[in-house]
Amino acid sequence: MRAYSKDEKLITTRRAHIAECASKVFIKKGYDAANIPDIAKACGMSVGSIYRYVGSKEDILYLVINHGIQREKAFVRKAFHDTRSLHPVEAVKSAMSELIKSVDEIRDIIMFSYRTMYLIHPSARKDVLNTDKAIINGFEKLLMSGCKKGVFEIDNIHMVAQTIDVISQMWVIRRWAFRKICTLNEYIDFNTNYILKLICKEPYKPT
Amino acid sequence: MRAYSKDEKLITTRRAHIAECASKVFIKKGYDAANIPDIAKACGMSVGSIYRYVGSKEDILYLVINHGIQREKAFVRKAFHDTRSLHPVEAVKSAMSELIKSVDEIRDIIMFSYRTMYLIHPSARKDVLNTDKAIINGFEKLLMSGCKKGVFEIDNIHMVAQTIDVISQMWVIRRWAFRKICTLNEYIDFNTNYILKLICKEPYKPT
Amino acid sequence: MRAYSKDEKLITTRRAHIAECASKVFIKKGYDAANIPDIAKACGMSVGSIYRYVGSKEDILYLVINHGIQREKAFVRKAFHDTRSLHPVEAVKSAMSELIKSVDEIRDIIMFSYRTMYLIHPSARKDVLNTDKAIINGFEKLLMSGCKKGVFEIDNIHMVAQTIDVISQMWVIRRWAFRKICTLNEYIDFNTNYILKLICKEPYKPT
Amino acid sequence: MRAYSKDEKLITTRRAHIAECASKVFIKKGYDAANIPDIAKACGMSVGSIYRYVGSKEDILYLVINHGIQREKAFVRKAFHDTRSLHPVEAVKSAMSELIKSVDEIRDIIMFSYRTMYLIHPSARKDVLNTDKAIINGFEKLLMSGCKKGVFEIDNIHMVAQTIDVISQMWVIRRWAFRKICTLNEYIDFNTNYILKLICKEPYKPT
DNA sequence: CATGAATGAGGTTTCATTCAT
DNA sequence: TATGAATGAAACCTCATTCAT
Repeated sequence: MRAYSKDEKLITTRRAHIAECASKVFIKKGYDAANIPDIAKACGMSVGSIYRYVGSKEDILYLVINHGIQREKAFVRKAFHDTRSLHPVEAVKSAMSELIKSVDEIRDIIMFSYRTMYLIHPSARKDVLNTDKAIINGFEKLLMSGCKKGVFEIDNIHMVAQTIDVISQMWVIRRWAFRKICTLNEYIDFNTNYILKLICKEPYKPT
Repeated sequence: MRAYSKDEKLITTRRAHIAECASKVFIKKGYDAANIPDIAKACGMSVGSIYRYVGSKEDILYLVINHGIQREKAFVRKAFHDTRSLHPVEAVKSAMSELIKSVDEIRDIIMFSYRTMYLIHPSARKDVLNTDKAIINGFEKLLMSGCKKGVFEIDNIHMVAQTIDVISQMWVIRRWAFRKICTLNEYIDFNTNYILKLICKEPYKPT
Repeated sequence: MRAYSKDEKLITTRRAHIAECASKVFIKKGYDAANIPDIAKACGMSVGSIYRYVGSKEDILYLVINHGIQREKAFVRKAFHDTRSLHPVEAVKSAMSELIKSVDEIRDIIMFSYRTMYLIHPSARKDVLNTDKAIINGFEKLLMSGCKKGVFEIDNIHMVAQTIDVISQMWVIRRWAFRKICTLNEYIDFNTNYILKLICKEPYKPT
Repeated sequence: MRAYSKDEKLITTRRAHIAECASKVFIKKGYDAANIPDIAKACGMSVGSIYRYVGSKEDILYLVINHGIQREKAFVRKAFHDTRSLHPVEAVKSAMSELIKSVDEIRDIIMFSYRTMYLIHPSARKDVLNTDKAIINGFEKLLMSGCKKGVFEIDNIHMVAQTIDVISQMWVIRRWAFRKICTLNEYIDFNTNYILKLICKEPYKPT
């Protein structure tokens, strides 16, 4: 990504600012309908200034999508952070719950990324697509740990992890449909039980 | 949707043709990047001719999305058509298998519709969003029938039906990820078993 | 003016029809905003048929303007027709009154012609501009006759005739302003007296 | 009228420039036949620049017509400015003479405005139509003053004022015809005397 | 002779990007 | 470093005219 400025620190600061503000414009108007003057205004910068820190409109898109990814990753880290000391069932429950609540918070930017991802250059796109890996990895570890402890019994751990990830994505993508039939918490409960029923050796009874 | 021609039959034919050909252009380039001359060329028509049958570029988008919907609906009808005489478990298996194979065939237009839907006028959008209803309805009937026959035991039939729909959509949306870990048939098997495990009163053993 | 048809009589009939119907469209929408399909519809003909009797859109404009001229000329002939036996003062009064009432009837097409005249080819335009000559000539004769009879005394007969013509045109062009301050008949009275006061040797007293 | 620039002064300057230059193009080609690249070239600007100061082609038309109005208003103020100290007859003579000479100078833009006025939005059109009010008002004051001083005797002052206005408009609208029979000065003399003969109590004899 | 579908040049307008200040 | 006016390519759309049926 080209920048005319030489002050690396300033570049980083400004790019973060642009990502933050441009997100709102993109989410509201869509990538193509949003124009640079609009974005500049939202950033409180001039058009010319934007272009000192960014080489093109597509670069801004990349910043925005990455900004979303970073937020999501932070949520994911948090979701898995406190699960180590828990019973495997509780760990899965907690992680799924945290995760789905998190993606619900940033659902707008996630939706936007889904729609718009295909516009950015394939090499950059890879970063976006790999975001879920952290989630899937996290669950794989939880699941494996649960298997070792004899709580879970799973043929294809990776597939189950993928499915959990998919469940969280789906809340975002199909929110308009699910909202008609259940609340966020009901969605979480239903799907958590769903997964647990699938992987638990025997029904779990919390003490 | 405005048309300058008065020959209703011709309008229908040409619009179908435009939908067919414009689909390819939109899928390849995206809605905004595709321009009218490109579309005209793909249709083997002149720009002016396009506008005899269509009032705007957005109208073409509407035609394309609707064309996809119609194809999907045809597949859905076919998927449920031969399930009536089957054992509930076989019926669910067959319908899920047919459905996922179908959406795989038209995954490009489905993906495009997901991305681009938000651009069309809300009143038209409703048609798109309601497409899944047919699928969900179909499975609800299968599931209910299975419950009545004492084969299935389900708390929330609608939620399960939604989940099956989600599973089929997911193959499309995350195909790039699933392909790395399984084939289409493996995906179908995994998820079919997954659902059956969830809803069957007792393990099914085909005779 | 080119025509593909060879049947001279049909050409004349159709052109008259086109002039009649296209007038309404032009008056309502203006020349540029009116399009050929609209005109064809108003004529109850197909686009192709129009072009058998007319070489271009400009030709239609010419027909329309000429149509207006012919109507005006007929009115003018009528206005002067019954003035021969009258006293010069009555003759001028009658002719002015008839004339202004006439142009009021066809004010829309006159306004349109004024606006649009400049679009037609100069050679054709001449016909339009010369229309007033008949009016001016008519009044010149009346005025001269009045002078000979010792009723009028006029330095510049042509100028007075022009002025009378102008007065009639002005009712059309500035109708929106005059309507606020007087009726058509008051306008006629005011201006007739105005002219008579200017040209009469001594105040006229009808017997 | 939309503008993208925020520098109010620049907007004013540029719009004046556009009005000035676009006038020439519109007068020469007519509103519809003139295209934006032509206008831009005449302004020494790029097409994009034009649209920083103007929202549409119709806006340019509005600027051009308004530009003409302003010039006319300036002339009108000047025409009445030095008449206060004059004898009523001289005042009317002077004002009429100045006015007709003025409209002769800007006859092209006046003609264009008359033709094209109907294209602009009615609310904006009102401004154009009200321009004559200043002229009519000016003459009404002169005439009333002359009546009070016992020099004029007039039944309907407003109508006479309208007629004087009409006389000045006529030189513009029918210049092509009048030029064949008289010079501008002869036209002024003829019509001035004409009006004076109509309104003076007794023939005026300058000392 | 009548039709109206097809054509494609040309219209207005937008907007990412540059660069003089 | 910051600004925002200027650029002009390229977008969508219209419509006078033609010509196969």
